[in-house]
Amino acid sequence: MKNQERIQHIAGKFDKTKFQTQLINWFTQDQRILPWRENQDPYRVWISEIMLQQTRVDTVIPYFNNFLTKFPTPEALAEADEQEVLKAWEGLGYYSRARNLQNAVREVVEKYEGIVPNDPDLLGELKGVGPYTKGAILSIAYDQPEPAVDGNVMRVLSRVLKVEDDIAKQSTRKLFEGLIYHLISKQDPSSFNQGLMELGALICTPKSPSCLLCPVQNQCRAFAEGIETELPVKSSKKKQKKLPFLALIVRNEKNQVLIEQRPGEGLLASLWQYPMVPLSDVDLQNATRWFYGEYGLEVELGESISRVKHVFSHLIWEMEVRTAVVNKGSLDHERARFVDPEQIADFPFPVSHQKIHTHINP
DNA sequence: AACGCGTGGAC
DNA sequence: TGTCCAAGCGT
Repeated sequence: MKNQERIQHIAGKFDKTKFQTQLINWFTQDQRILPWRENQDPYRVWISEIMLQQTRVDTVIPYFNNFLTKFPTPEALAEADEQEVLKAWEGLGYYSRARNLQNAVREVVEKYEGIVPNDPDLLGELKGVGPYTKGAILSIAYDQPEPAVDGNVMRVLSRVLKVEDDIAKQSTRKLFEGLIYHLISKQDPSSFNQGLMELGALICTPKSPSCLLCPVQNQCRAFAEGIETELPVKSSKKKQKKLPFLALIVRNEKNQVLIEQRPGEGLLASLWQYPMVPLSDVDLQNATRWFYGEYGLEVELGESISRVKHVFSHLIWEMEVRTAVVNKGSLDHERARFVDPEQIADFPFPVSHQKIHTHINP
């Protein structure tokens, strides 16, 4: 096996026993107190791992507490309405995480009596549980010596072992998984995995790592050569495409406001928003005509309220927000409806449209 | 394999 | 302001 040879080459002369001891002792001493570390409940570990995907600890904490209050058990989450789950996820981003999580929890309740599987293959079949999350649940909740390789782990090990592979490539993650199988503590795989991540979060940070405080400094090849800020190697992503929109706050004669639900798949799936005219396809002169074609309503545009910019990971919405009133016609749109202004807060909205709420004066 | 998928914080 | 990022996954 090619990868096995590389693993021997990289970690062959590395003192893994010493590394395990230093890492685990440091983690035991210096780990943060976090809500999902109160116990080893697999359900809580699972929720926390999904929420923490691409998301900072400080952001997750209040969402985690609220989520566990609303859905304390797998059964509670399985029985909940999907819109209620999305509302609890509102603002966290990557909303398919929430839908996949609920689908997977429903599967666990139906097939496994609500017990999160401790079998790697069964666990990995669940929606939203990829290689990282699977290893995290197995090691943290079930004390199994499985790798949980995230961005922290790749950064830390790139430096400690001086691995110069591009961590943006999937094949690199597999190399690190192989290295973890070799390095992991069979005695305490949970503290080992969490220790690597905690070290990446607190000490071995991307920009200016605190090497002087690092518990494994004397083992770190990058530090020894003074190249810790050169690692890891990561190819850059391309920049976002800008899309202009006209977002409309449309009121009818009863002073209700028009909102619509986005499609069930894709960007911001199943969330709600104010109607938007895509100015990349329609010029401003034709906006009302386009609107009539789309919604069956003749509207008169009012004043321009504000501009809202929304930056996604892969694109940017630049929205001009304007008021509008209905002149005539009847609403003809599958996923749109008029609601009283005070009802709007009951629907899950993306952040960009939460910002628009604040411009509505009752 | 590369791309679609959110958001807010740090510098 | 721009850039990069933070406990990834699905397709």
